[in-house]
Amino acid sequence: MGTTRDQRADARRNVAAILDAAQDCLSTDPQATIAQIAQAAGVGRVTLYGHFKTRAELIDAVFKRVSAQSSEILDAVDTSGDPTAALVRLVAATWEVVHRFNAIRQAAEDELPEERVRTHHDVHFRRLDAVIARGQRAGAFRRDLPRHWLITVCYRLMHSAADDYSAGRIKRQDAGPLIAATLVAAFTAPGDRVPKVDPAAVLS
Amino acid sequence: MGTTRDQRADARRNVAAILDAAQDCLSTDPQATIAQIAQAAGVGRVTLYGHFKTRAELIDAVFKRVSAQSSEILDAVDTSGDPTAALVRLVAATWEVVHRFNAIRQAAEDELPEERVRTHHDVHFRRLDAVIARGQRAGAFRRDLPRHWLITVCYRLMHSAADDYSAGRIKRQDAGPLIAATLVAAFTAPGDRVPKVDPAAVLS
DNA sequence: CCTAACTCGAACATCAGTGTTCGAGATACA
DNA sequence: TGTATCTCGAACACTGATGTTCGAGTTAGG
Repeated sequence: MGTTRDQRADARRNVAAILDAAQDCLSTDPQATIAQIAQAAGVGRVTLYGHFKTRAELIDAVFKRVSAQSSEILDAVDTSGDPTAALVRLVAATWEVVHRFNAIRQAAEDELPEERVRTHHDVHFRRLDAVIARGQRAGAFRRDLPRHWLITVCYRLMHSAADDYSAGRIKRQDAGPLIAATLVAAFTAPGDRVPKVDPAAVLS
Repeated sequence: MGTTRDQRADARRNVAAILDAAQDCLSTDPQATIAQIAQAAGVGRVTLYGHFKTRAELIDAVFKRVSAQSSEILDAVDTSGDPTAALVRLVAATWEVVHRFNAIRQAAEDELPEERVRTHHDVHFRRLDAVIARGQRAGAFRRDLPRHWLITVCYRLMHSAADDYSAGRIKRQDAGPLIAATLVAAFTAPGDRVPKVDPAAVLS
């Protein structure tokens, strides 16, 4: 499929331009048209179809790329040490990923088989699950609510921040602290005191 | 536009059937087709177009209807007394509305002018805002985060619960308490103790 | 029972997007 | 410089949706 050998240099350059343009367009509008993407890539529609047989194939390629970038960011997070601090670090990094790639995930969900996107998502999902589980065992996070709900809450708040950011309601650098402060409180057990979040830990 | 006089009884019955069917179909799939809706209403497509000139007009009618139902539910909520209890009551009612009408709001957003849906939404928005503001003044809710963020968090958590419910991950009667417990904690100021939520107050 | 109001299927126009075909022209690269 | 590779616009087929038109048939209700 993606064999690069025997491809001429200009062809390879075009493929790259198309992928760049696709990522760019789809980040703005998950429903971006093939025509729009081709134009943004400075390439004819026919040329695009020469490299990607269908819209789904193109989106899959973009998704693959974005998945790699996501993993790179998230693999770098230190999830050891104090659970609250670990959560805050992980959440800050995850927000970065969500806010950058949310629209593309949307496109992938519209176009690709459900399983394709879920598989990739699950990796990051499990990492968060592990941190929360550890925090629960350590008594740092509440145990009165199902863990999958806590995870849902995490992701939702990040999507909230992403939306609020693109709507201009919050500033980029405020998002991390905002999410962290909210989550840490939300994860505190009834009767316990809400810990104060160290802003320095958030501003990575 | 919606003059009912001079309309024959069977015509009125059909309009009602169409609205019912539309609300039903759109609740499942916000992109439901006119053809699907007509069929669900037991009516020909042409008949439907006889009553609603365009898809937008139909969706607007459904939206209007649903708005009235929402207001009815939310106007009944007692938002006086202890702010935490008031929040919990309001949130329980709002969840009911969100989970019932979320898909239709989606359809309205896709098809109607943005301002049309925002106007209606703002009414309920302000009610929540007032409760939170009162809670902040009373020292029950944190003041270290912008209020519009707290409101965002409210709505997001309700959407989370709605999704988790339709995905079968949580039970209907669990949703209210789940949201309430999470929100009350999320709204607690750092350094304060998270109050325990009375489950009886939630199960309305 | 008569008529105006209503229903409804079939067929058509339109539109926007996807994907294909053709053929002429440009370009990498050996 | 020669050729296989690639580009690219124009034109086309297809799909699925919205919305319209026609004309024949049905029904409410005075």
